[in-house]
Amino acid sequence: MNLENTQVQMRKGILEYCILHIISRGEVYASDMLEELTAAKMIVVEGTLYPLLTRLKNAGLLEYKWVESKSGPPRKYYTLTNMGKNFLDGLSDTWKDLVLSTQKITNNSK
Amino acid sequence: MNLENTQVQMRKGILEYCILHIISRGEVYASDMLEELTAAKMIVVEGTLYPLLTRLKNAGLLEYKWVESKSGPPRKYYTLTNMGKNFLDGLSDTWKDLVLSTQKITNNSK
DNA sequence: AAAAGTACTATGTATGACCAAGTACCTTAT
DNA sequence: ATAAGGTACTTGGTCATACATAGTACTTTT
Repeated sequence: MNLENTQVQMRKGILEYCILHIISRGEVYASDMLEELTAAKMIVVEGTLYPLLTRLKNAGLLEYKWVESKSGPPRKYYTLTNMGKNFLDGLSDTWKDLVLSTQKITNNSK
Repeated sequence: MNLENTQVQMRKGILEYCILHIISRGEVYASDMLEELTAAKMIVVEGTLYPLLTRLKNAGLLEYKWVESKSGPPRKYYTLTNMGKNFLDGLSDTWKDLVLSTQKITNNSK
């Protein structure tokens, strides 16, 4: 039981929310997301992001189209499906509630 | 992949933080915590809380003493060890960072 | 004594982040 | 042309943890 491990646990689920949110703002491919997540100190590695995208796609929340690139292999550009949009709305509420709940508890210091 | 499942994932890790925080405010036993967590809509059940407390105790973050009860079997009253206090401090920072990171991303709506 | 309630324990399942390689395709350098 | 390097994505495996479910042990109430 170390701190790093718990930090990983804290990120779970939140990551999914953040990724859906990034995609909701317009077409992006994996490296775009990785860049934004890293910039926000939401440390994520390839091995986490790609499987997550596949999972979300298989669940019908995302879809993608292949786009040729000038500097390398083609890329998968992701967008949200309607189902994905609804799901994201639900997650937004959950997240807000969670933050509030945590505040309620951690502000209870005597 | 349903919403409820993702909500569970979001709670993971945060729960540990909240529990440590509750204990940091003074001696409590499991039902006290359950009550406060439920009041904060941080839905938790016995089967989640007890193993978690045992895990934290085995990791050296918590200690307990048995206290007789007037209405039932004796109770384990928990307190934080020094190690637990340090751990909680680390978690506080992590949590604040996570909330900030998420804000950074979800406020980026164009 | 039996029933009901409280506090805690033990076992098993499912999910998802991360790791570590590996594949495939593209561009650039020699 | 061919080799080297980079980019984009895949795959298989491990580990931690929330939750479900069932069970133990002790207490008070009827």
